[in-house]
Amino acid sequence: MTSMSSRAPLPFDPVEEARRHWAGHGWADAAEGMAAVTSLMRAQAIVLARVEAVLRPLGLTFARYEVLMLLLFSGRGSLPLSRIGERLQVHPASVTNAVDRLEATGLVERTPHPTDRRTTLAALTPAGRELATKATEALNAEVFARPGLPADDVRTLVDVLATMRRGAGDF
Amino acid sequence: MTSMSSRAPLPFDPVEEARRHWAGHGWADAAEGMAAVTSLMRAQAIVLARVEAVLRPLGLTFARYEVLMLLLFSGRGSLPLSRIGERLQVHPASVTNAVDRLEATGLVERTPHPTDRRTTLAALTPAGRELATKATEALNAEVFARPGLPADDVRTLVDVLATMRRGAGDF
DNA sequence: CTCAAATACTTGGATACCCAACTATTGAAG
DNA sequence: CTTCAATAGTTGGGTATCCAAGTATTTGAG
Repeated sequence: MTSMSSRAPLPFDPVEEARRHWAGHGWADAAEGMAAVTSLMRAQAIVLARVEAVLRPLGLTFARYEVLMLLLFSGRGSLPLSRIGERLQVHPASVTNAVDRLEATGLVERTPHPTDRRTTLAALTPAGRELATKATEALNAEVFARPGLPADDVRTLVDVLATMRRGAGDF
Repeated sequence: MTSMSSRAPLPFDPVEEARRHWAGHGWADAAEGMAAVTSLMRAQAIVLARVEAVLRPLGLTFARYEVLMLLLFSGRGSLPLSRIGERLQVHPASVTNAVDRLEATGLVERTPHPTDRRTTLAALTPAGRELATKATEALNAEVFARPGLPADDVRTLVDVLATMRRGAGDF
């Protein structure tokens, strides 16, 4: 899932380094895309590590935090597992797993769908609602409010990634 | 590790949606950072899925592909496991795991370090070298050459992410 | 020189995620 | 209506990643 303890910085940008190698191997036309993909992976790992470090003391992982927030923002605090998977872009089996654990710690409850007996709803418990709020306040203070980038760059990043996601059929 | 089969697009941008909720809960000051983090996670998942889909038929995962490429670009095609972990930003245990599997499929060999007996080197085999090249050509053609973004945006993305990574101590 | 601290790697335990396969329901075609 | 395809969830199997702890070796302090 995450983290990385906190290694020492490299003396050079590994993405730049890889780009040079790509060019040297006659792959120059793909070098820029490779750089984008590699940057994305590394940046995601770094951010995920920061997020998980904040959530760990609260007994949460990012995956479970996302489920909690989705429920918190849903009208009645409950959703079919299938909707959760769609929204979070994860496999149904991953939802089963996350809800299992949230249920085991009393943050969520499974309840039957009123009309469709195939469907199971995940419903926030009061403890789940409270923890979701507390976790968000911690994340806001320690990560989201300090993205490690100037505000302009943050907006640019969000916009470019939105373009990419739209093109990939995320929404 | 990855993928997602290929769900139907959502009828709205979930990141935008979350931003509205953040504002509505009095967390407006952290909304932009939240959007950046969430976008990054989703975009990474999408790209990783594309990459893994290309590598799967070759019997590789992205983690192992990265190890192979690192070795390919190193002078003699061999590196201490510790260097691999530093470069790829992963825990030593993850390197052990990846090298175990690469070794089991004959793509890499463990050899003792000539002077430091604590250290183990991972060395590319001819098969490993060949597969690394073939996998790169597949990735170049199917992913890196079509990042799903205009060239300008790709460059912007790489630059912004480099700024973020530098600030986070990636290099 | 000796011994404690640092470094390198592995192992065991845990979480997350995917896929394939399977059960249960619902829905739609005939 | 009956039947078969589609939908919802779960289970079992596999990979990746992390952390904590343990072994081996090297390095540095005194």
